[in-house]
Amino acid sequence: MPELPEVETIARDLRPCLTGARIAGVRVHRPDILHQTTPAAFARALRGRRIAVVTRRAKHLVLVLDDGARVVVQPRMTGSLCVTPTRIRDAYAVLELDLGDRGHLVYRDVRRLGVILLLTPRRWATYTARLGPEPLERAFTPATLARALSGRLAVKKAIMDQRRLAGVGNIYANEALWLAGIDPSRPAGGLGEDEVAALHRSIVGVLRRAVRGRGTTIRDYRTGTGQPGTFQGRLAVYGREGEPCLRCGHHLALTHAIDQRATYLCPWCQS
DNA sequence: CATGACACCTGCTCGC
DNA sequence: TGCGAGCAGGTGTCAT
Repeated sequence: MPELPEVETIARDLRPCLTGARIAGVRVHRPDILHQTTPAAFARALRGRRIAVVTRRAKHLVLVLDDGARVVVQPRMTGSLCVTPTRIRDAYAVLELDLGDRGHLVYRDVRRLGVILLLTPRRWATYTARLGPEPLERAFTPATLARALSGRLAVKKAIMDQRRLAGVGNIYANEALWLAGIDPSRPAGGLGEDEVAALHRSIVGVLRRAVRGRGTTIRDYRTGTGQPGTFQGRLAVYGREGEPCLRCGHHLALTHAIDQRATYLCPWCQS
C-alpha cells in the first residue's frame, strides 16, 4: 500500500530508533512473508548484528546491517512498521525484532501481501538496478522522466512502472497527472516536451508535499510512530469522483479502464 | 519487449 | 440483521 512518501515517512520515523541498535532476538510469526530464505536462516543472519543504516528505495524500506547484508521490507498493500518500547500482542504481527533496551520493531501486515527479503551486497546490487530512478533525488530531471516515458502504454501505467520510475503508486499517479493537466490514458511516448516538464514538476511537487504531510492514510497506512498521515485531506482527485474539480469545477470522473485500477480525473482539464 | 490476466491475502462496504 | 459480491494504495509470474 504505501507509496514513496509513506515509506519515506516510516524510514524517517524509524531511523533514530533503529540506527545502531543491536538485534537481540528475531520472531517470525508468519513465515510466508519471508522470500528466498527460511525463518531459521533469517534469524541466524540477523541475531547479534547491528542495524547500521535505515533507508528507503522506491516503496521499500531497507535496513543495512553492520555486515553489509540488507533486510528489505516491501509493505505492499497493508504492511506497516513501528517501534514499541515493550512487546504488544497483535494478531497481525508478522515479524518482530527484539532490540534490547531500544525496544521492539514490529512488522504488521493484515493481508500479508508484503514481502521481506535478506540480500547480500551482490544481490542488493541486482535488486536496486531493476528499479527506476528516485524522483526526489537531484539527478531526477525532466530528461530523466522523458526516458521513462517511451512506448504506447498509458502514461499512468508508465509512471507507476517501478522499473521506469521508482516510488509512484496509484494515488500519486492520479494526483500528478491531474496537477499536470494530462489525460492518464495518453500514450507515454506521445507527450510533448512541455507536458513532460509539467509532469516532472507535478510528480516531484506532490511527492514532496506528501512527505511533508507524513503520507496519505486512506485505510491501513500508519507512520513509523503508529499514527495516520495527513495528506489525505489535500488530495485533489483521488477518491473524489463526482465532486467538483478544484481547477475548473467540472465533476471528477472515476474509471477502471487503465489496468483495472481506479483512475480519477477531470474530463475537462485533463484532455 | 509490451501487454494482459491472474495470483497472493484479509477486511470492509455496499446492495439486496 | 445477514450474507455474498466486489473492492482495496503493490508486485511478481506466466501466457500471448
